[in-house]
This record gives sequence, structure tokens and C-alpha cells, in this order.
Amino acid sequence: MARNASPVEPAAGSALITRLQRFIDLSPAEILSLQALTRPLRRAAPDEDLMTYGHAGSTAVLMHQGWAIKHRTLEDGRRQILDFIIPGDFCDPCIFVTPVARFSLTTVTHCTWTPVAGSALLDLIAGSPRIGAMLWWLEAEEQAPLQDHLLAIGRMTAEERLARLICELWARMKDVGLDATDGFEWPVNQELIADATGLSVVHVNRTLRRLERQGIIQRSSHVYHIHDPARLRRIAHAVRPGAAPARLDPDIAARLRRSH
Amino acid sequence: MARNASPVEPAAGSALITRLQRFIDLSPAEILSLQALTRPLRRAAPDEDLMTYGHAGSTAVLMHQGWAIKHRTLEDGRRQILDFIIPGDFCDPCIFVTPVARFSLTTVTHCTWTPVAGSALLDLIAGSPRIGAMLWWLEAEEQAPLQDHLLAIGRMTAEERLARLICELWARMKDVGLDATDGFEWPVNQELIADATGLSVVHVNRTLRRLERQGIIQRSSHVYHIHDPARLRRIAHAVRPGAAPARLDPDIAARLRRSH
DNA sequence: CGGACCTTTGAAGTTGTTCAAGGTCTGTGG
DNA sequence: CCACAGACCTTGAACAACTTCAAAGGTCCG
Repeated sequence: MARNASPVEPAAGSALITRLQRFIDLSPAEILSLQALTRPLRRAAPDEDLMTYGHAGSTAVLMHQGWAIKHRTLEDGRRQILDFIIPGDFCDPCIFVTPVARFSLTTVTHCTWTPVAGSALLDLIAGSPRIGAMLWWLEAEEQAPLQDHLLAIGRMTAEERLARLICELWARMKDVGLDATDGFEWPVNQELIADATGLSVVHVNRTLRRLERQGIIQRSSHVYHIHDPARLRRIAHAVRPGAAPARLDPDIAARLRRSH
Repeated sequence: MARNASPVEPAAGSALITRLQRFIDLSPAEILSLQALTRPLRRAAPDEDLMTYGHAGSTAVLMHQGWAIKHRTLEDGRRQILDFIIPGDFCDPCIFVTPVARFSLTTVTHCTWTPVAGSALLDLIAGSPRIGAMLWWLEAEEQAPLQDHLLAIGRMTAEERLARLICELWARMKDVGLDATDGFEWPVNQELIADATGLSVVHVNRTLRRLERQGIIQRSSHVYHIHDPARLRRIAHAVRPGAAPARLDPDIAARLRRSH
């Protein structure tokens, strides 16, 4: 079931297609134009910047493989991770209307990705209204974790924040078929988790250990096994049982079907 | 200079047009179709829900007058305000691709607003690529405060969070011509400010009082006067000096001009 | 002028931070 | 194969920021 570090590389770009097919039937032509979004295929080592806050001329980033973080940093070094970027994520589809990047994007592991320029986005939108709507959907999907995250950091305890983050990432990894049966590989150190949850490294450690001691999760070398999903979700105040991806509004879907 | 509670109501819908004209020259036809977004014109009393988290069939909301909050609440009552909505804000232009609302929207003052259905959005996009791009731009503008907010709540002290929030709202009020020369009217109580900043009411109060005692701001009946903007911005780590609204990427602007 | 709601302040209590140090794991070079 | 270095994890103890509890003071409106 673990489809992670398999020796045979999965086709670049398959993650996004996997994800989209959960909400819309893609025509062969559409699959082709989505596959075109694997060129140019870029590779990046860990800790490389794919986008930098405030820099002009950024492109959207379609992630094929590997983990990255979307983050903001204050001058004195305090950093907030806004979101983790995993395969199939299309990072900032609205960058094409903004002059400068509103966050930094930095790889955590080795990654493969494709930069998508504003003009390419306009071509996609112009070429197919359905793909235009998909971009809107991807944008909406990119919003959701941010809002959940804000609620968590503003109003939840350390334990709740961690439980929620683990639930969210597990669900997202499921959506692109990268989960193991009882968890997922999360190749980040505790400093990153601290910067994501707005906690200190020390407190992240203590809290994770507590979740382990309670038999809810178990970690070994960056693989997170969820032993008691129900309990974890309860702590996380997770509304959706596992992964219930947002589906397209039926009216809109009907319209798009006609326009196809 | 204070254009707030003037006895002559400003034309509904003018705030959005004011805001858009800062980044693109609107043709008369476009102004007309934007003005069409004032129908149906709805009025709401304070504390009415315009959208409810998890409910299906929501529309986007174009705010003409008054203040509202975009928020999420846990079962036990803990609430996080994601953003304040002011005149000219177009709240959740991508709601049309999502089946249920991802947050609640509740009025704080008397408001006038217009619900914009998904099909109306599709018509707009189909009718004019420039308006389509404007929607993307509005979406991007809606994102920015959220990300700043996340950085603030995750990594800033109480004083910094409050300074930042005040700076942000002052800048946004300026963008739609609703500021006074030295500040703006912020008709919310300290409980709302607490729920926005992830603090307790008591601590919000103490921190605001400290800012006053230092001569940085001064409040009287919900009008916030900024006596020392430079100092406030320094505390807030505000990058942009006052309000530097994101402008449209020149390449994209050129393309849109052609497509017009 | 009474009541509801909001603001303000004090004092005690908690959660999470900081500082410090020891432990573990992994890769590298002798 | 072992020793070592560096990065990361883990734990304890002191400390700070913020919360909670409690109560008094304002203000606005009917």
C-alpha cells in the first residue's frame, strides 16, 4: 500500500490528475493538456527556494514529487509555515495577477515540479472553460487548509494543533494516493512542525511524545503511524471523517458539462 | 476627510469600483456590469449571518457598506475571526466551485450587500476576460490578509498582532476612501478583536491601553486615531509603508488590454 | 435612572517558552 | 570497523506571556 519511495518513479504530473479525477471526468484532450503541465520538469534538492517572498516574476508551481513549505519569515528570523506542499498541489494559481510573491516556497526533500507562467495559465483558461473552472477549484482547495490552520493556531491547544495537522496531511496524502494504510511518511523535522503550528520545538516534542504515550500515534524515522484514528480526529475536532474532498457544485458542474 | 457616517449615503457598489480603478482603467461597459452587481441590494442588521460554515448553496458576497466578519467556530464556542470584511470586499469569489461554505460570514454593523451566485460569476467571466482576471485579482487580494494574519497569530506577540491588525485595516480603509486623515472608524468591540488576534479580551484591553499610554494610538468610541504611524508600523513589522496595493503584473495587463 | 453591555484593572493560575544539557542516529573519514 | 561530528531528538527546570477569575467603573439606550 505504501507507494512512496518506490524504485520506479511514478509519472510526473500523475498526482494532480489523480486528485482532479475525484471531482470531474477528464476528457482525453484535457488529460493531455494537464500532462503538458509537466514541462519543463524541474528537479530541486532539499532546502532550495522555488519562490521568494516579495520577489517579482514568480510563476505558479505545480508540485509532482516531494515536500515543500509555503512560509513567511520576519526579519528577526521568526518563521511561520503557512502550508505544506505535497505532490499534486498547484501552488498559488492566482500568482499571475499579482506582481510579487506573497510567500516563500522552499523544498524540504528532493522535489520535481513545473513552473507555470501567467501566460500559460491564461492560455489554459482561454482554451477550456472547464480547465478554467478547475483552476478556481484548485485555488479553493488551496484556501481550505489555510483557514483551518488559522483556526487551529488562533484557538487550539498544542495537542489539538498537532492532531489537526496530522489529520489534514494524512487526508491530503490519501487524496493523491501517497498514504500508507495506517499513516503516511512526513519527512520533516520537529523544527518545521514547530514553525507550522506556531509552537516551540521543545513543546512540539513533548506533545508528540504524549500522543505516542497515549497510544494514538507512533513515529519511526519520519513515518507517522496512526494507531487510533478516531481518537486523533476527536482531538483535532476534525469535521470530515478522514478525507471528504470538496466536490463541485452540481449546478456549476452541469454548466461546465454543457460548455465542454 | 472623514467619509464615514455621512448623512448622504454613498452609492452602493462604489467602493469596489474605487478599489478596482486603482489597478486597471475600467471601460464604461465594465463599470456598468460592475454596477449591476448592486442588484439585488440587500440590507442586514448587526449580527446577521450572510453565510454559514458548512451550509450548501452559498453565494459570493459583495459588501457595499458596513463591517462583517469571516469566522470559524469550534463546537465548544472558541471562535477565530479569519478576516474583517469592509466595503468593496468581494468575499469568496471561488465559492462557486465549492459545494459548501468554508467559513461563516456575520455582520457587525448595519450592512448593505449583494449576493452573487455562481452562475452570475460564470456569466461575468464568460462575458469579459478582463472581468475574469479582475475576479482572480480580487481573490488574490482576499488571500493576502489571511496569510499576514497567520504569520501574526503564529509568530507575533500580542502588541505586534494588534499593531499589525490596525495597520492592515487602516490601509484597506484607505483603499476604498473610508479612512479619516489620522485613522479610521473600527466599529467592533474588544471581544471581536480578541477573536481576531487569538488573544483573550483582557489581554487585548491591556495591550491596547499600553499602545495608548505610549502615545501611539488613541481611541474614542470606536474611532482609532493613529498618532505615531511610523512607530505603529515598526511594531507591526509592516513591510509596505501605509497602503501599497498590489498592482497587476505588466505582462498580464498588456494581454488583457489586447483581449479587451 | 435602571439595566445591559462593554471596558478596565487586579490577582492568581496555566500553557507554552527559553535555557541547558544529555542522548540518539547517521554519515564520513581514518 | 570504529571514532567522531553534526544534526536532530528528548528531558528537566526556571521563566514569561497570556489566560482565567473576579469585580469595579463607564456608557449608551430605552
